[in-house]
Amino acid sequence: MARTDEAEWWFNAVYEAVQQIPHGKVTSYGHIARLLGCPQRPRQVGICLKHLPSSTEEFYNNDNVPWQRVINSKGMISHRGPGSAARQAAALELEGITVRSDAMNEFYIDMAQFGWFPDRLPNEENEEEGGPETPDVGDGDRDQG
DNA sequence: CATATGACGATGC
DNA sequence: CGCATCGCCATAT
Repeated sequence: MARTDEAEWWFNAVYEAVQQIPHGKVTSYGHIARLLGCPQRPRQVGICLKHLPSSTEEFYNNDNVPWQRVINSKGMISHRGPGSAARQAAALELEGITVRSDAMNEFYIDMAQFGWFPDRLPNEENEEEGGPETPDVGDGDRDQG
């Protein structure tokens, strides 16, 4: 309800962006939000995925939207309940993504290796934009622990 | 309508 | 580097 046009655009944009994540790759909520032009709304990205319909009748659903490829910036798999994290981790392993498990039952993913950082979405290139101001991405050392 | 919460992220200390 | 806090806003009660 109350899905205003703006919210509708946001939901679709998030689902659409997530679909752009290549197989065997992952990205963060914040990055999705940033790509959509709303770097201050990483939570809304999660909200969209949280409300991602499981019904294949919907255009965007749990089956065609690789929500599992979206994790937090810390490279950890967020979970809203016990077991859900394992489900996402298992789904990622099926794509060849190495998931490390911690003694705390937390799941970590090497963002430096599987991180997906495109300058922009191929769909947004005609929506708006003037020029990417983040020329330096990846390349070289990012976080050498 | 108001209050509390959350699949996050950046900042301050 | 870890903890606390703010920002954001859709959902739930």
